[in-house]
Amino acid sequence: MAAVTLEDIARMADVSRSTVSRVLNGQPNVHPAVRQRVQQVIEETGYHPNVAARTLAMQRSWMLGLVIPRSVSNFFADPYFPRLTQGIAQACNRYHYTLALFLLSSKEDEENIWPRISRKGLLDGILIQSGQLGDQLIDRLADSNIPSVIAGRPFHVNGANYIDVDNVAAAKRAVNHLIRLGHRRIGIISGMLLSTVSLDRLQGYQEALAENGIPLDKDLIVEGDFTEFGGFAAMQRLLAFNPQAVFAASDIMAVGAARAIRLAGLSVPKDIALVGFDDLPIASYSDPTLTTIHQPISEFGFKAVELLIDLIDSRIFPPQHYIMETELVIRNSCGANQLQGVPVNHENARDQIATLEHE
Amino acid sequence: MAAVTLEDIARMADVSRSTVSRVLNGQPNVHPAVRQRVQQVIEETGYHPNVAARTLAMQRSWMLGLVIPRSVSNFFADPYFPRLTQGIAQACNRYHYTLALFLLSSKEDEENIWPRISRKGLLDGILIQSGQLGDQLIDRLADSNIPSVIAGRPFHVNGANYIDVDNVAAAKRAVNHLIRLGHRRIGIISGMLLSTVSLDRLQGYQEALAENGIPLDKDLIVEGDFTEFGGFAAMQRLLAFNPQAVFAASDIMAVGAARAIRLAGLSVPKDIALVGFDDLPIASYSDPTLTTIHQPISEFGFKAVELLIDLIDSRIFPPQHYIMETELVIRNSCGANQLQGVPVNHENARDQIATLEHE
DNA sequence: GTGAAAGCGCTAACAG
DNA sequence: CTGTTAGCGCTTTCAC
Repeated sequence: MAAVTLEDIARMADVSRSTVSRVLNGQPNVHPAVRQRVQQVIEETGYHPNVAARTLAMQRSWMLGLVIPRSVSNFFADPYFPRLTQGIAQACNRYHYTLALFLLSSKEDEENIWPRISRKGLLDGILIQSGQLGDQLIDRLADSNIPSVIAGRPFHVNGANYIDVDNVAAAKRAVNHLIRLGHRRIGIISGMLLSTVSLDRLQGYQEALAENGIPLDKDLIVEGDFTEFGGFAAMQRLLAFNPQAVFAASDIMAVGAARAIRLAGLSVPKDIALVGFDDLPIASYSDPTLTTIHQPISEFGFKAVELLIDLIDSRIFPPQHYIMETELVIRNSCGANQLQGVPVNHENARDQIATLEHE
Repeated sequence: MAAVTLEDIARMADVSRSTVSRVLNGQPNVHPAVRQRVQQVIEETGYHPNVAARTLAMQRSWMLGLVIPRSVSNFFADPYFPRLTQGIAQACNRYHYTLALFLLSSKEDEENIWPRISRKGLLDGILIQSGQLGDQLIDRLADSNIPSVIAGRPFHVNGANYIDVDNVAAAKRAVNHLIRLGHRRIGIISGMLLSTVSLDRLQGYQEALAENGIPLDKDLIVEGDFTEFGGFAAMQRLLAFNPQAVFAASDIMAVGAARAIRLAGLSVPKDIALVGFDDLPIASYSDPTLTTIHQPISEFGFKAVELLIDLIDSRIFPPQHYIMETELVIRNSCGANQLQGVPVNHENARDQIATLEHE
């Protein structure tokens, strides 16, 4: 069946192309009877308008691009990204946009990405995952007039639009919690220090210590890479300096850290208290269950798309900076439950959500 | 800067639109000097052809769709999918296709998906992740003449093109390995039995037992759901029936099973031998390291795209059934290394790859 | 080698 | 309310 076109529908319904177009786009000024007739023909033929033609005529593709730079190599290791993608996809479905995924895995991909996404007629807007220092793609995007939103604060803001969670406050909250539990030798397993997320969480850690008069010990700061193994390796280095507690900048790294602790013959939280970040499902399943910072990953992606669409429709204007809040979820790895006399049953542990009082 | 068009380039280079088009598409029959001049203008203006216009004229969008049905709810829990997506994205980059991602998370999404992906002028071909029984999308796709490839054998083949791994042989290999190690009470934690993957792996398990004269014990067959928690829960049920060994249909479930075993005060592999499936990174990191079936996930995605493109270009014709092989990777969870006197060092355990001799 | 002209299938003024 | 008429920006015969 050679593709049926709007012209065919017009002929079959005995009206002009304009009228069919009006019916298609739900415009007024069409006689009910005519509308009815046209709709029936459309139904019968299973006709769907040609996207390319419509895009060309309207100068609007109803397509959004999601760019994952190569520097985000843990796209495949960290469940964070599937969840983020889910939120983004849900929003796209919701607002009738199609999502194009640009996963850059080689240097070549990265070099070719700009011509690909800046081609006219392809994307109405671009969502880009904030990567490491020096993603010049972000600068290019800012220079162009393509609507875009960066997921995660970029290093150089330069009028860019971004959405982020308040990582400083979140990390501070996590570390304050450990301090309140009586710990002073608190280590941190950060993410790669070439990203703003990692730097912000490290800063929150430092601020919490400072505000509580705890001197900074460089030995207790170890750089991880957001992978399970990275957390494991970082913890092994930390162990040499006898931390009483550790704040890991992601749940996945916390799991790796817990493994290293166990391997050293120590136990969580008895010997070392542990707090993670993300609140992925694994936080509830790991042994012991993980006290962690809950961040609304999927909602984050959803909101990013909403911002982008508002930008496209000129309902809002750059620069937009949207920050989302987080929560501390207390489970067993921090030891708070033991202190409070709550029985430690890691199957049914009731999650206790505490929102920090100050800051 | 109002978008520069091919017409502008033509004017600036003082040639016709046809000539610019020829240069753009690397066609012959253009005087070298002219080609040079045109290319320079293109360079200077940073011109990129309008995708929608080109798609409309060529009736080819250079865009592929990846559809993840709602039934594949563990898209977010199982690292399998990010890796698959990576392979698909790499192939798309390689062959200059753009990838559109359709992640269906609600019933509504699922109902609206057909009109969305069958719209003319949007996709040149469709890749669909095989889901549970009754994905009528697959039937519709087969009826239409849109080139498509299903990742994973569908329940009703009906002339559809699909790519799969040899799950029966793989599972058989895993279970045979356990049998060779002397086990007879071997349990299986399968995936959801509404999918061909799970059914095939279960069949491989049954065939291995049958060929070795081991009677089937229904109590040793437990259905999981490809999540860590599912593996944990399934193992807890299995424990009541004292299995000597367990074959888990995914690494993630194997990790959950190991946790249940540990919680019961038993040890892997001393008390219960364990074999997984997938060979995800976690298989090398878990404690003990996981003996598992290696399947080439990323290559699988890559090949799926290649098949799809060949179909689009009519280099091959439906129905196409492409099956990939797997390998058994022996690590520590099966106990083979202890038997062979190989020191069990779960940090540096050298992976031993064994390809089964028969079948 | 190169250009003129006719589409690709749709939207959007502008008349009526 | 409806049809006519121009495009949207590119490819592709077909002449020359």
